[in-house]
Amino acid sequence: MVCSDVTLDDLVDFHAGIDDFDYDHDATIFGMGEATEAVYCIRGGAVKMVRADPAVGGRIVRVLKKGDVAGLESAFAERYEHTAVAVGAVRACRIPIAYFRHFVAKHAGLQVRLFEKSQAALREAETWLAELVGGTIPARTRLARLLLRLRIGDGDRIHRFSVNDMATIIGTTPETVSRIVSEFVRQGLVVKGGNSIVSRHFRGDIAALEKISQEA
Amino acid sequence: MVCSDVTLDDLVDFHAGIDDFDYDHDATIFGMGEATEAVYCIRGGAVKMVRADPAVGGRIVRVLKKGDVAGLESAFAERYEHTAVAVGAVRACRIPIAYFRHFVAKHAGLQVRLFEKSQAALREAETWLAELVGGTIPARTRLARLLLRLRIGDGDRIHRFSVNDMATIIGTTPETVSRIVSEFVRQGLVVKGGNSIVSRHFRGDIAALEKISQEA
DNA sequence: CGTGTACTTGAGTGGGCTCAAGCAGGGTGG
DNA sequence: CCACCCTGCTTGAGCCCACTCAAGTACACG
Repeated sequence: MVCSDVTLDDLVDFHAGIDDFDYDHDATIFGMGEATEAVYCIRGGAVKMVRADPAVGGRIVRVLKKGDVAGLESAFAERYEHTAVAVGAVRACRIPIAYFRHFVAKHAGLQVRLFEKSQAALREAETWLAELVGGTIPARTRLARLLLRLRIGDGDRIHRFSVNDMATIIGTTPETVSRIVSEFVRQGLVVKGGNSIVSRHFRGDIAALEKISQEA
Repeated sequence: MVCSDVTLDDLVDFHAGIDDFDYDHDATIFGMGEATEAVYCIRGGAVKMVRADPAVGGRIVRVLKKGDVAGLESAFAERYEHTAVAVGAVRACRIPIAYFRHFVAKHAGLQVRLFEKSQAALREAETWLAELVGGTIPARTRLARLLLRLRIGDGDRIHRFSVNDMATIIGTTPETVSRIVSEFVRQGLVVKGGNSIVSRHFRGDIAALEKISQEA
């Protein structure tokens, strides 16, 4: 095996199944300000990354889905930059930080991969800025865009976050989100599924949502 | 010189004065989608990083000031991710991408620095998300926060962006920004200075602005 | 001095926030 | 197994901030 060809996936795959953990809805995977102990590869479910804000009690700045890595931001820092919270049932594999750092130090090529991962996160954050958050764009449009981003894989299933979470993401109030979701349901654009706290999700009319997401 | 101790600054310093360029107000330093040719270290002035959006004609997702590096995002990519535009007079030193990549490849320690720079940019973007952009937060508060972020060094001078630019940053309209700025001026919180297109700036009452920035 | 762009200011409207009840449904304890 | 309760969601009424549309103004540059 050529060192420079080792990828992040190799590291993760090596650990898969060995160190898998399950998290319930609303479980804290790690907390902002705590000592960095591990990075986590999300194998299923959704995780919200929260930055504590004096006001309101925390704003969601990113959402991680299957295949994303949580805690990378803090891989070379002393403490976590965010709080990571499970939304619905989550399965993640845990890679101790010492092991991770050792592995990265050994394989020079990995560092570039890391840089690219970081860039991807940056791009995602900027997309949120440009498309999801407030401004002149109407709330219905923003909510449609959010739902599209919460899609599970390539099907019509969509992670169903709480009304509160969706509100803090698109920068509005829970009431407004509730009203718009109701409207979407009335129009048959989305259907609520899996009410059992684990596996809450929508089934959405992707094409219709995409149309709304392009309005004004 | 120990290789692992080489910093980004060393690379920049080596080039300082040799490859310095001046840009006028509104000059495009590089455009989104163009082939990556160089990275730029900002030595003075302010640069807005724009992501073209089908709607409205581009949203500003980050602002670079003295000491920041433009184009790092695309250092290992084919094409630039943003358009970089000078706001007021800008001086920047240009480091050809081939040279930059060569330099990074030679000095392993630099890669970690790069990763950290990328993380810093990510943190900045997330701060914008949490503090600057729309949501329930009143426009006056957001504008006060923006002005504080546009501070030049540690004094009371503040980069004066166009009313339009400030509007797209905090996610509001030019009219609203104009009204709030007028109000600030009436209250003596800020004073307009340097109307000569180059070196436009405010003088601001930092303490007062900080107080407003913490409201609601 | 003319011209154009950017900014300012006004009036009116509407989207979304606030405040305040009611409702549903699922988890828990009896 | 059922009833309770508690949290999260829904829905309504009223109001206000900020958006829209539309002139008017100031200033920088040619």
